[in-house]
Amino acid sequence: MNLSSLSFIIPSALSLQPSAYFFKTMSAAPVANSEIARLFNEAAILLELSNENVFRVRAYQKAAMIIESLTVNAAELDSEKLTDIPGIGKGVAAHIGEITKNGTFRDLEVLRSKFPPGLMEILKVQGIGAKRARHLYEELGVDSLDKLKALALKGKIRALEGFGAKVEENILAGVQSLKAASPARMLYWPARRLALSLLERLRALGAEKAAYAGSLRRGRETVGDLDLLCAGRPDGTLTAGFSKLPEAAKILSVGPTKAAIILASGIQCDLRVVPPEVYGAALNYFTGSKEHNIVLRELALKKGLTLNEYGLFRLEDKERKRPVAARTEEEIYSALGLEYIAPELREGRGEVELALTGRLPKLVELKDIKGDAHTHTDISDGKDSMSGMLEAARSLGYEWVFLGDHSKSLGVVHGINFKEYLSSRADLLEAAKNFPGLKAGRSIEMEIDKTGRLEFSDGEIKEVDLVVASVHSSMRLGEEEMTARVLSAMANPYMDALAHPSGRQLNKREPYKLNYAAVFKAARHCGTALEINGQPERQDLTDVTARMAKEAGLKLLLSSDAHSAAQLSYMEQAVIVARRAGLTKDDVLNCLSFEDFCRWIRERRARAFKKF
DNA sequence: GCCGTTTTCGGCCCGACTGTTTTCAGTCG
Ligand SMILES: Nc1nc2c(ncn2[C@H]2C[C@H](O)[C@@H](COP(=O)(O)OP(=O)(O)OP(=O)(O)O)O2)c(=O)[nH]1
Ligand SMILES: [Mg+2]
Ligand SMILES: [Mg+2]
Ligand SMILES: [Zn+2]
Repeated sequence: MNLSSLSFIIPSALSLQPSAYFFKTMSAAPVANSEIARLFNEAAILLELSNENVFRVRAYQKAAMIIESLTVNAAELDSEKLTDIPGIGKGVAAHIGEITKNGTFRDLEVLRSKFPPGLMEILKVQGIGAKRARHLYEELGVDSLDKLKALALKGKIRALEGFGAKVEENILAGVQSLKAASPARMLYWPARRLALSLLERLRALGAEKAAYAGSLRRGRETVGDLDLLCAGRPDGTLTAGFSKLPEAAKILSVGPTKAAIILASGIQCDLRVVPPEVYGAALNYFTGSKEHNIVLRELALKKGLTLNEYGLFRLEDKERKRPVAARTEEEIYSALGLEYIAPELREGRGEVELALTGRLPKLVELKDIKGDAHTHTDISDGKDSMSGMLEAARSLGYEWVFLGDHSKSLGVVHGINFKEYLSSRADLLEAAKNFPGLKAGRSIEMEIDKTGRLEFSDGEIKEVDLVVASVHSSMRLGEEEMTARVLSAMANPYMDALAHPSGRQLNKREPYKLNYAAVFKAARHCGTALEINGQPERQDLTDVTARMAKEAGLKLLLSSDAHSAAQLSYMEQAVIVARRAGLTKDDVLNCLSFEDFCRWIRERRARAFKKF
């Protein structure tokens, strides 16, 4: 749609039928970046099966990664803009052009015709890569998991060259656990709990130091496995002890420096053991990402150095005996001429380039957070009383907290009306007297109804200390309608923030269809903040969409959306998302003092009111 | 397939574990 017409659309949306207008002006949604990325990943797999050049395969994988985390729609960029992106050249740009038109590209279709779709499943089996999958298909006609299993049971696989009895056995076990395990990635929050308990186990086994690494340390929203690092003698005792833990349902491999197991829950856990004097180098390697590691290693080579998990070495030091840096991550980055790069930014998306010239953002930290603005009490669907919530907020060291509840509406069971709002606010102010030093406000999580109206009338809503609005009903609207609905809501000058804008619940519910560019543009116009909701299955906005919001000039409101006192700690989850989005203190409203935050609310309402 | 200003050709990160096989390919991190 034409974004420049927005300031014109929103006021009209207040009084008129916004959706009718949008149907006329908005064009069909472009192919999503995630879809383009999926196609390139598929092409990479098929190229690998075709025994293509590994670097060509990597180029496709890299392109997929890049497009996935783009803050603009790749489908809306022309070929020149696309090739400006490092890692995307003429070939990939042309494919994107085709995808935009046809939903696929010719080269991919040719590749697809060469292999049965069932081979994709085979490749997920632990220990089967492209080479073995291809042999199994060409020599035994394996094109499904069931066929693979049947042949393994009959002992047909061991007969193939390069395969043997042991490989056959492993394949059989791999098929079993693939069928048993749930395919979903684990959420960050429970994954961290699990990792911390395993780290305790490793310390008990004699590890001098132990930390989680991998995607968990980078704070990705979900993790594919747990990657644990230990400092200790790599003599095999730690890895052996690890493989014999009661948590280990299956052992994948055990050597002196690394081991891999499958936990009872089906999730894999990798352990790496290195001597304490190279702990930093190993932590750097094991934290990744793979793409970040490659960029660092390429940079090292340009400087006549080489980097691995044992340290940074001069190329002349053939024995790799005397590292230039190895003890700490800080020393590694410094020796490469880089600012220290926070794990959350290590995705190989230009962070090294920024670090070279000292342009990394100074990321917001949990200790910068002065308060929480989206919570629930037992008055609506929360578990704890106002006093309980205040107590927890105080123990977190907050300067302020807004205790909220849902507005009464169809989708919400125990929502409150305006009268109840007023009386409960009086109760809150009374309760807050027992918590000197903690400032409290009463907020409402206001339902945005199907037509984009907020639940409270204009006369009522202006009395509410803080209005955080969101969608909990009619979630399956089309993109145009949903976008129009949210824009209409934002045209209400008392809507201070849009909560969990996508409505997604990881592994449960897909995000609403929403035109983010339009929503962010309108939010900028209305001075509406966007929430980063810290509920572990929401994380909404996400790292990518929160980055888009910042680029659109918006302020972000972090929240725990706590439904109990203990859940106030989900603020930390929101901070991690914010850090991955590259947000600084200045981007985050929670870093304001109570006084400044209240002024922000007053002033944004006054400005918005003048516009309409 | 992408990239580069010493290169438009010839590189492209680097290492551990397993199994099958007499020297290493395949898979994975
Ligand atoms: N240098 C290098 N490091 C790698 C490579 N593959 C993995 N690593 C490092 C960086 C990764 O973050 C780390 C852990 O590997 P994982 O496969 O578990 O990936 P990661 O944890 O990043 O993502 P995940 O959520 O597990 O899918 O090992 C590689 O090919 N080269
Ligand atoms: Mg991992
Ligand atoms: Mg791993
Ligand atoms: Zn909600």
